[in-house]
Amino acid sequence: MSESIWCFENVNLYQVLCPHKLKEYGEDHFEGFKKGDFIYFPEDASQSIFMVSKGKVKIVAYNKDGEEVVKAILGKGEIFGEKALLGEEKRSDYAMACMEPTVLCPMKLPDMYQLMRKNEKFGFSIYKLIGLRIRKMERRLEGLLFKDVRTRLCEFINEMSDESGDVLGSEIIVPHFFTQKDFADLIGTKRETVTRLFNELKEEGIIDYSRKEIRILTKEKL
Amino acid sequence: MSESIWCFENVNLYQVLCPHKLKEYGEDHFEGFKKGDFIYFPEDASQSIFMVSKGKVKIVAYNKDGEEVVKAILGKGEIFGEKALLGEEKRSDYAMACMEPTVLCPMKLPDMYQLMRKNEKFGFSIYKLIGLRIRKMERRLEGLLFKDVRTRLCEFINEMSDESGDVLGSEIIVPHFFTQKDFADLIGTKRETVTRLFNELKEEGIIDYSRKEIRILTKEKL
DNA sequence: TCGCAAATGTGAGCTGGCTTACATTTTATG
DNA sequence: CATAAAATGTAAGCCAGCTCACATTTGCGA
Repeated sequence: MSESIWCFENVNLYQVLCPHKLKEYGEDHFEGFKKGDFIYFPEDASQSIFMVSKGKVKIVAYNKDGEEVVKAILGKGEIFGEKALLGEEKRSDYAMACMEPTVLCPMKLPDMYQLMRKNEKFGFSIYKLIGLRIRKMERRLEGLLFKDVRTRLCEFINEMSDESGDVLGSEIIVPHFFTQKDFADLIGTKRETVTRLFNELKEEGIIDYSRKEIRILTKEKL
Repeated sequence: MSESIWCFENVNLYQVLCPHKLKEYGEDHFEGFKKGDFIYFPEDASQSIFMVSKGKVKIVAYNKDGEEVVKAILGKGEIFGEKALLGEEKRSDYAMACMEPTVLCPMKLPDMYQLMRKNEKFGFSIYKLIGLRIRKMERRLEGLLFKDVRTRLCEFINEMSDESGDVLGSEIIVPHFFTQKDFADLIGTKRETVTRLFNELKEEGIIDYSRKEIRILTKEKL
């Protein structure tokens, strides 16, 4: 299930992007990063798009009070920097590796366009992926406008469960690599509130959780 | 200034899209709508994109409590339904004419693709426009996460001023077609709060306003 | 295996903006 | 021009979630 993104509308993004299959695009195609390394900064030229091959990447911006706006947290197989394909000239946010090791497969814009021209289906998949990103952002916006924090958290867990949950008997196990601060940032609340809510949901027998996984006990109540 | 969108990166979107110049795409190209008419519904096939030729179009969704999520309000020269270009198969929101008369210039997807292929610069402009929409949404999200309502309103007015403000002596006049409810929806608050804030800003001598224009008196304080 | 930093847990106020409930003004319509 | 409907104005009370302040637990590097 967590591999679904790699294969998208019959186009295996990984196979198309992955350098092993495409020696022509150069040998040292992967790039390794350490925890905390920045992959790009705002104002950097938007020359590449990236696929996460290993690890975890956070896309963030900082407002002038220094608070972090977490736009996305991406894991294996996911793509970022794709706004370069929409005529973005300079990056408008930070991309930071937040696990060790994080390995990326970068793809220069001209190569990307060449690939997209050569393989129309692939090009279409990329644009479709951007469309889905927009939908996701719209849903996030809607949540912030109308739903309370608990609802947002529940929906977020449900989405994670759909994307990468494993059914085990009557439970669903959702592995993850988020801290409670990450959850808070992603649903738009504070860490303390997330802690409180996790425990509330636990008390009510709806979930159980540890640092690396959430067990959904009664999905219907989430 | 308010015409800037028509001409985008040296590509005059209107000229390219406008049927007068392109009889080949059929005669009755414009479509008229009355106030309250829906242009499309969720689940409709995403077959066209539209340019507003006259009037005002609201893009909205409804959550299950029947509350309106206003995604955008578009005026003359602006484009909507562009997610069709990103592989969206069915519309995910409502588009509603909210002025009388509203006249649109619709463009079928295949025609659109043909145009984009024929005129690469035009295609690039369209994708760039989508990129800008994403940036706008990101800023909206960021505002919702970190800024209080007053700040959001001030920034919104500033954006409007940048897009369509006319300098008149020491004042900037920003014509608009929004109700206070529209403002509220767009910045994510309630109508009453907008009323209060408008009057607060007026008291403080920062703006003056009527139903059809805002006058910015001291831009630096906004 | 020790020590320290990061992550998690919890309680007690406080408050921005929502809710509710009307009043008044402006605009559209027959 | 009358009347209904839409838009705008105002006030009081309330509460979800934030802030602040600190305690405890976990995991990692030396």
